[in-house]
Amino acid sequence: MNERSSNNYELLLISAGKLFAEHGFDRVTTRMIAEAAGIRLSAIHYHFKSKENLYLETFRYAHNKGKKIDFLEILDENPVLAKTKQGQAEIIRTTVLRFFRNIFDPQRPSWETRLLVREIMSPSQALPALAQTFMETNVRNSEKFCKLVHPDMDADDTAIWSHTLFSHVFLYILAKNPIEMVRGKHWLNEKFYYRAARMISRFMIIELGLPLPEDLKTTR
Amino acid sequence: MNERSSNNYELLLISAGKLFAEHGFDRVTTRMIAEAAGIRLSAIHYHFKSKENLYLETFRYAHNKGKKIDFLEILDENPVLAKTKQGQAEIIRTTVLRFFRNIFDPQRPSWETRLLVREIMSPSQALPALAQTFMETNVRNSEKFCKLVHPDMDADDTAIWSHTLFSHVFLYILAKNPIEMVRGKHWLNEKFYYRAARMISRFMIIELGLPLPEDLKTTR
DNA sequence: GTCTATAGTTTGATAGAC
DNA sequence: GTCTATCAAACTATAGAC
Repeated sequence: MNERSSNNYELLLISAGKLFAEHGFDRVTTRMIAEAAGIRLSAIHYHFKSKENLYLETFRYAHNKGKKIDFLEILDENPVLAKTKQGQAEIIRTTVLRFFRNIFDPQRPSWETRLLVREIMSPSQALPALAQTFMETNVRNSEKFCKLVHPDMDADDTAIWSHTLFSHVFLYILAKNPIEMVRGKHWLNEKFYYRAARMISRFMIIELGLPLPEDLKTTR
Repeated sequence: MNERSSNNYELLLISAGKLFAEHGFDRVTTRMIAEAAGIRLSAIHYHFKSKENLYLETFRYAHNKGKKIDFLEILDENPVLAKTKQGQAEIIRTTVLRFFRNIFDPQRPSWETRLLVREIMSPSQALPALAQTFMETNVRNSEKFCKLVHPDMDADDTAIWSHTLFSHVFLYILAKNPIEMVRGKHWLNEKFYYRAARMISRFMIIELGLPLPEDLKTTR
């Protein structure tokens, strides 16, 4: 414990990350972080120099560790899918479902994604450096797929199409508490997310003029 | 200027509202507000007692003054529309378009909506009291309309359907700066919002099984 | 009603013993 | 590497003259 790096580095990193994701940079004090980690205040500055730098590190951690999902991923797994319209529709359906599953996995609360999304929706100083890369990856990949299906599609429309998925997910991540305050506890449960994934992929498939898989056809 | 209430009350209220909407409660100091209004710090506490109370007042102001748009509004203007499927589709198209026009009116920057949305996405202490009423109005009304068209529709699906509009709008309000940082300045312009309104209403109409108006049929 | 001056906290960060 | 003790700055809020 007196040699190189103790576990306290990562302990602080994760404690801080969870707090930043939940309350945002400004509402989290270094004292809160120290208490949550069960470590004294000065240890933070020993390991991370400053609060802002600690925030940047949690952001990097969240960005690297968080499982990345995008339309190109499934394309890589099974390239032949892209060749038929049915396959393309399948890619969309699977991607949307994975997106929801990944973020709302009951086993893993996933503060990482919440931290990234919070930074986009309410940027601190860190944005120019980091949130940009996070956004770019997601945006570019979904648009790359979109152009693969419709090479002549308008740039605006391509973006709006992909926002359908992102905006829903962002809403459920950030506004979970307020929504459940209005609708009731545990209203955003697994069944809800499943229905949301269904409806969103249905829209994204139809909007690209692809054939709807059988099990998505029943509107209700 | 020495009698009852000077203009400084409203001057402070609006100056504070704009700052809160732009940077959030935590990143705005009472000194910033005083300076923006061209008034001394102590005047804030004379008029509003505390910073938190001032925030609550800006929120009430934004909630009352901001133009409210919902599906039932157009229903009131022209009740006969609700009787036909074509009319119902028209209601959706017009509502979505008004929503975008209202929020992104280049004439009126509308800090009010941004303040409300910010509070929902990143709640301070004020939420239980106020944000709830703001959310409830929008949510209940859009679902009331949805049930009018499909009385048997699942509660989850009804919510998700209406989130399609809200989540897009929330995204463009809050993440405007980050988005334009990635895509370029003035990327979210009038043409973009018009395309977004088009695509969103197209989805909402189709999803309810209503006939698509002619001018919405061309996907590109 | 508005000002100047200042009280009282809280916060991020550092010094130095161990 | 971690601790205790403390600093310096920034903030909200108040007291009291005008």
